[in-house]
Amino acid sequence: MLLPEQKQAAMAMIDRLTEPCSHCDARHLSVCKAVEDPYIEELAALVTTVKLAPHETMVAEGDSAVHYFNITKGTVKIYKLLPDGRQQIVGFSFAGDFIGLSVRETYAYTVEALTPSAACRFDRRKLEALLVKFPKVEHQLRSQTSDELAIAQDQMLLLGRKNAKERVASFLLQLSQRAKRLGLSDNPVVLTMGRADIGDYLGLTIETVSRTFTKLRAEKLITLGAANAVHLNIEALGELSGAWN
Amino acid sequence: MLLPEQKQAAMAMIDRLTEPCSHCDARHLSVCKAVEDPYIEELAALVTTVKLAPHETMVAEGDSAVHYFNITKGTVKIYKLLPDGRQQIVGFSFAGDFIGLSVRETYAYTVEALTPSAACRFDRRKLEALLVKFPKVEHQLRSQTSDELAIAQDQMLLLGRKNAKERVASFLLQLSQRAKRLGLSDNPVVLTMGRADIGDYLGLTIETVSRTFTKLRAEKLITLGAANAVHLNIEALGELSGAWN
DNA sequence: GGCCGTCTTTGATCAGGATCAAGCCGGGAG
DNA sequence: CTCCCGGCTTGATCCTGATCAAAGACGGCC
Repeated sequence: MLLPEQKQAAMAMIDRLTEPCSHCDARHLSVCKAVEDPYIEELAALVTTVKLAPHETMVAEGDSAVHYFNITKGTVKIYKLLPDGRQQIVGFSFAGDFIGLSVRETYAYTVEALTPSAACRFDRRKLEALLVKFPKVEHQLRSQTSDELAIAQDQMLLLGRKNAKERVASFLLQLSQRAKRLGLSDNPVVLTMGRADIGDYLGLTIETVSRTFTKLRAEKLITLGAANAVHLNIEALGELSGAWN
Repeated sequence: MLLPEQKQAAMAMIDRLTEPCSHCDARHLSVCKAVEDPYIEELAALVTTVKLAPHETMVAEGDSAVHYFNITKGTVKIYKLLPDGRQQIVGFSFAGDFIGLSVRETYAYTVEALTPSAACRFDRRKLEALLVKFPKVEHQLRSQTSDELAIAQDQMLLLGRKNAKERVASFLLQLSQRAKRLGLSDNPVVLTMGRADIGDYLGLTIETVSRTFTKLRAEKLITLGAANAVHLNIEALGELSGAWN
């Protein structure tokens, strides 16, 4: 026999399985917040949830783009490859981020989980069709795409014109701001990706990333803690990063 | 006394001044194509046209973002600066391109004419308000933003992981494809920007750009003609650029 | 607790592109 | 026609970050 609180928990679980959107932990962060409660079921109808273990891929470069995704948990990396294997990470995505904002007929990137992750998967055609009915969602999508574009432009400045130290400083500050938006600790920040991925994001090698961390630590701009936590001297890193303040 | 054809030309001129959109040369290229003729006047009501001589700026980094622009003629560069003067061009825009897709409360970039240019200027608030009435335009905007984001991601791959030769090859092919979209010659292509701007776009110095052109010419991958025309060996450049073909 | 595999750090050397420095070329003004 | 100026090319050298190599650190697993 179940105790009342156990029964309640079980009911909530069933709800979550059958009607994922209204209980979605990431809803307040995502485009879905533009859909009002009475209509959320229409959205839920075209959603399936997917779970990913580290190193599993959600979409692969070149695949026909039939789904959109909304990350609800974890960290994923989005990267592009050159034929000889060189890799460029164009972004890390966290809970609330929408995947598929820059999409053509096929995906132009691979999306791979770094930590245990989860996502809502939308059928692309059906979601596009729904947008006609929910112009607010279309607006929300445009707004998020626009933000991503601004971030991408910042990243071009970083990749084209900043030196290694400036790149790492900018990266750490960016992580800190992102963590704040997600309601996590913005200082110290937790690095959910390894040195190799940081390198592939910043256009550096793993050795240069490591050396740069060492230098920043020597100069007391960062302190490395346990469990990949990094405490930042935000003030000083800001100077270094080339931010306009 | 005016001859009939002169009179007609004069009338057309007046039309153009008072009702720019329906005669806009760039309309078929731009977001405005989503507005049907009977409604085009509503769009025209919030448009003023601006002309720019080379080196004039349309918007400056940090300015309050009160306008959107649609380039109708010429070439402009969109760039970001670091406090010490280093510059990164995040894009070149041509007829039909919309400026302001990635916008926050202030512009995050400067837009400067490279050639004599013209643009439609929209009041940002009013245009945003109109989008509610013309969801097709919102969709069109999202679609263009999404394209820009995909291009930006390609550029991150270029800036983060390609060498000088691959960068220049990619750039030339990109110009060629863009020219084709605009209905211009895709081979030879005309360079409407100088070596310094190419460098600031590709994350290289002017000297490296120049040397790389020289090498490509020596290897018969390009031929430099008069008036900044460059004839491309598209096949061979494609190999070099790291495109997936 | 000890072992192994993976990730990170550190060291030594190399190289691609930056920097510094002249020339060159072509177009416009006088 | 000649001079001048800005943009482009070419050359010499330097330096940052890449590459090659090896040793540590850390965590998971038995």
